[in-house]
Amino acid sequence: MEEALTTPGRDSRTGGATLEQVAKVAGVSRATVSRVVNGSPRVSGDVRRAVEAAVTELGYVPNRAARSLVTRRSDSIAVVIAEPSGRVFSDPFFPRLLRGISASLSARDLQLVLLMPSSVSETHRTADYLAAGHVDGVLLASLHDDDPLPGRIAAAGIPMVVSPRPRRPMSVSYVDVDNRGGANSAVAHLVAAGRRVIATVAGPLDMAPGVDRLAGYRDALLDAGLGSDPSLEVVADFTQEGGAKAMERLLSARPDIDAVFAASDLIAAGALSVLAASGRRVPEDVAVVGFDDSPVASSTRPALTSVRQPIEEMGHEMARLLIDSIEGADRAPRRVILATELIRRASSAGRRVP
Amino acid sequence: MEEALTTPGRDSRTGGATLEQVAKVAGVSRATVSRVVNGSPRVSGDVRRAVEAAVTELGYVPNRAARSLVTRRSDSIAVVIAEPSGRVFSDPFFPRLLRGISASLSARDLQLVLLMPSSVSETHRTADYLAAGHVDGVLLASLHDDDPLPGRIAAAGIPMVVSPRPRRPMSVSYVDVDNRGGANSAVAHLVAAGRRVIATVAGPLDMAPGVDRLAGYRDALLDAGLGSDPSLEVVADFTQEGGAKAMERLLSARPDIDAVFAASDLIAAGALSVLAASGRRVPEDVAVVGFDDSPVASSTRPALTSVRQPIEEMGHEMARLLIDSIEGADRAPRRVILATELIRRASSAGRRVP
DNA sequence: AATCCATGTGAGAGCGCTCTCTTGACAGGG
DNA sequence: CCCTGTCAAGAGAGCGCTCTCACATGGATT
Repeated sequence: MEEALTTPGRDSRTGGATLEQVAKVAGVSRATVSRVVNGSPRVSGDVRRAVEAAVTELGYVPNRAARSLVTRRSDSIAVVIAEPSGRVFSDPFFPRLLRGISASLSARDLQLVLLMPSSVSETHRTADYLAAGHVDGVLLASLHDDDPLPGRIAAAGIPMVVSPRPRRPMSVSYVDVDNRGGANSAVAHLVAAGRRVIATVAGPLDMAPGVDRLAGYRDALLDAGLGSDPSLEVVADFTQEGGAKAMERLLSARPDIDAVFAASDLIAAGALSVLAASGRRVPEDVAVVGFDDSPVASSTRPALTSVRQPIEEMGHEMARLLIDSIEGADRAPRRVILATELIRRASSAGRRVP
Repeated sequence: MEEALTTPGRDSRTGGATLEQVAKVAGVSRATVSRVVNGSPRVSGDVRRAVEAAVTELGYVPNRAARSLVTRRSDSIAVVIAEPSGRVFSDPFFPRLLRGISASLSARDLQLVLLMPSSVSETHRTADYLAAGHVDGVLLASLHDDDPLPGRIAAAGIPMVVSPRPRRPMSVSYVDVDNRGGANSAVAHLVAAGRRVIATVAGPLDMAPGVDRLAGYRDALLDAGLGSDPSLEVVADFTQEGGAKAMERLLSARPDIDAVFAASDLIAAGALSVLAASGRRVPEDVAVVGFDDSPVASSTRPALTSVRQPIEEMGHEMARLLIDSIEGADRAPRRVILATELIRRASSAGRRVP
């Protein structure tokens, strides 16, 4: 008791009490307190209660660094958002993914260490940092084809989960949605609504979602016997501005379109404004479908039909897979593909009343 | 040398080499290696070079936990985004702020630990976590009036910087922009463009930006001798949907307005779509000015005049203030107010050609 | 009654690092 | 020639925790 008071007052900063002090107050050994704190079953009820009382009394909180030093675990997970473009600034995708990840990690008392390398040199520093083993695992979001990170991290033997699906074949766990199937259902919906000249504003083709959604678009056209036509396909980045520009190109090349499948809601929003400016009515003249079902989808005019992807759940799954691979002896990469759902709104209503 | 090889191979995970091993290879003591690694000047050139060679050869990286244990520093900073509403999902504000913070922290080799409590109970857990001293400092973003976090963190004696400005007087460092001045200049611009019935869609009034931008709006009206009118003021949250709904209310109460100052670009985007749906032309019939100068401002139709706030720089300043207060003996709270800039675009062009 | 095992608890080493204190070498002043 | 001052480098303690091992106890088994 006296002892506890001899440490300088500034110790309020560090959280104060140590295992040793709790042990003294509870009248047991350090080892026993450690057992109680870590939930070991080999402690009798009386002793357990005495220790818990002492813990409460002293406001004891384990020192993370000391624990890490001996367990060789940092109890922290890095989330790397390696998005060089402006996408990260405009798309609500990342905050939602982070929220999902954050919820799962904090439920397991794991720290979320956020890394946002914004240049090539920073990406290398990030790779060094991760390879040094400062974290127990890595979650890599927004994976582009040319990203050197997965290779470096894998080489260092650090557990990792990426999203979206990497396009180069590699032995890594990933989480993704059924982009191809989702795009397919969106376009099939347009076909069913009587549309015949269906264009697409695809996403960037250096990452899986861009490529897969384009593939799904083509699938649906093929299924409908419409065949695909390069002049109906334009590419944009995942931004509203990019969507607007792409739509302008599309309209000047093919003024006869009666439907557009956009690879994201932001792209669709850009397309919508260009369509309106060109004097076309949506959905009467041109139907539009987006992808994401982000908040913007319900506030466009008209409200946007969109392929919903469960973003928070993707975050949960990424965290779950990573935790499994850290804890389990399970070395085999695992893949999780989540389903999408078409949310029908005004922007894709049938051309004529059925 | 032999020694270095006796440790099991699985050690690749932990980064491997220790100070001890480096010392052996370099033929010096642990203490000397520590001096070199930490840049102490009291090491001769020859020895320094020998140590550096050994560090490179072994790929030595200091063990963070061991260092933390003795320095009593975690070398990590928590960033808390305590936004219960949907704002965090739609507004590009947070990713940009995070980017600014991340850049500053990683330049100082500080870990960014992200915390996103999404319920009251999680907020309490977060407070416990922070008060336990697991991080060296806290950056609190999106501060609402009723947030219990600042009080808890201050009581625990943890260095902290908040943003925006807290409305209750409290002794805490903060970073904010000149919301009132920025709003003032936006509305003055509308006045100068010949507008006379100027409304505002204000932001939430439980946080400084909402209140301050409204105050700036009133200031400008007063300066122009127009006086303020409650029927010209409506409140929305910082979303596109909220902006649209508020605009509808505004229009039905005051169909005679000829200008709108929106407290954010997302609000303005919502307002724009309602204005268009009501058959009004922008800027001919109604001028619109937003706040943020976010990416959406340049892709609305027409492009949106907006008050630019330097979001990345806010992140930098927050990090700088926090680092200063952790390192310096400087206990006095500091305040940084950044300037805004009015970016003129089509949505607020003069009513008639001058 | 002697032996066994299961169970609860304590003692003590050691994780990798920093930092104070001490030692040793050498230069210059008395 | 000894003493002192300066500077580079080493020795060693100790940060707070986990975990292995040893030990004590008591009831069941032979």
